[in-house]
Amino acid sequence: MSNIAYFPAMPPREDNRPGKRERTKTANRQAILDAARQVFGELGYDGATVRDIIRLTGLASGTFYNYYKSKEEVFDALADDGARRFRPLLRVEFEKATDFASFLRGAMRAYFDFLAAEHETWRVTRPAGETHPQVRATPEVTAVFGEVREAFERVLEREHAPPVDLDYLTAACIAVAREVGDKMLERRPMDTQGATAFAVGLILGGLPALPRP
Amino acid sequence: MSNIAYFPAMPPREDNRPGKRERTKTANRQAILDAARQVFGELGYDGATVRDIIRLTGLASGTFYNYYKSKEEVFDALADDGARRFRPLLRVEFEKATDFASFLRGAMRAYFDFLAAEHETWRVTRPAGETHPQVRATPEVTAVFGEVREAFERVLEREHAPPVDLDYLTAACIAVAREVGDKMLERRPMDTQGATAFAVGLILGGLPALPRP
DNA sequence: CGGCGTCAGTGACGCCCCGTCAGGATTTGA
DNA sequence: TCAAATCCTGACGGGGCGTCACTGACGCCG
Repeated sequence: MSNIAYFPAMPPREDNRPGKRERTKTANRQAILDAARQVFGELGYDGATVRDIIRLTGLASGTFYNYYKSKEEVFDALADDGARRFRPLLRVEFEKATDFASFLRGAMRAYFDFLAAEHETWRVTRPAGETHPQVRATPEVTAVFGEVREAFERVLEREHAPPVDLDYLTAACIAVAREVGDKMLERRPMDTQGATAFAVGLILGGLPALPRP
Repeated sequence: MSNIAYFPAMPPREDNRPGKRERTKTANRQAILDAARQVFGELGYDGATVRDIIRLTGLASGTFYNYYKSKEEVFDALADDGARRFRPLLRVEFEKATDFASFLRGAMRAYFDFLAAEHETWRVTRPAGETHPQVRATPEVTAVFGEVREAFERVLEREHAPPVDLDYLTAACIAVAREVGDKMLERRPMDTQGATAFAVGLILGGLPALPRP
């Protein structure tokens, strides 16, 4: 909301912290990201303008463009941020997993819990009928998808499962997770366990019935 | 591209065709829809402007707003149009179906064929990286989803299948169809049969493994 | 026919948002 | 302490949007 704190006299810097320039830069980038999260939450994606976002930071409009090229790019950065925070959780599930079933269960559960937690801070208020645009294939999001695919591949190979169409399988799992997740968010009480049981049941049951390429 | 044909002398109208006013109106509405399809195909959704669309019809900019409120609304109308054309195909599959398995197979196949056919006329050229916005829940699209749900309900009940979470099941099936369909479109040759086999196998196999609410 | 009320088409206009850029303030390194 | 580098600032030009007063064609009725 306000500018960066201003120190009348520069305090001595014995550590090797980055200089003030660098610090303001990361602070500004983060401030814009936070403001964007809030504005998108309140006005929806379409309703939000670059000026709405930058106004919340107290910076000048031109400054926005030093950090992001457009509204789309901030939105993508938010998606990237989410993916970056989810990625380690996914990795943990992969480490813990002993077979495909346990990995899938862990990953699904992690995703639904993550989704529910995000929901609290993310979709604060939303104009009725407004919808977020499709989450685009940003680098970090693509990386998460790739990691899912790779984890599937390894874990299936490890247990000598018959070959499947990995691209379709990955796409289908992510699709089910997304869509069931969305429906879950609309229900009260929010039942991440139920959603997990459903998604895992469907895919684990379906796996042996898939056509062999 | 051009204005409506102009007849120097009004031909006698013995039938009960609607008057010229009515005919121009439907013609204009259709012309705008066609122009929108083309422009969205060439410039992508974000790149397209209302003026681009209306220019292709030869009408004046103000006229656009006699038919649609905004670019979003034309896009929704296009989605509605697709849904309206797909709906009877779905209904035929329901009539033909003898059980859940045959209905699902028929519906999936119908969807993938439909998708492939649309792909030819719809995504003519597309700027790389551009993506269409999420297809919103327009009336006709919602109706199709509802019809899928209802068909599931009836056909499952008819064969005395154990109860399932219909909302989740419908959402999951549609999600799988969409995502596997997207992947299918990227492959050459386009294999609607393979996609159908995959999606149907996954869901039919998964169905008995679902948790019972 | 012919005149008239209605209704859709027209395009210029004002509004708002966007992205840029020259000028100024602050930090950095010497 | 000074000059160079950095980047913040906000005014500005550009462009798309949606509106509205005007116009001409259509359809109705005498």
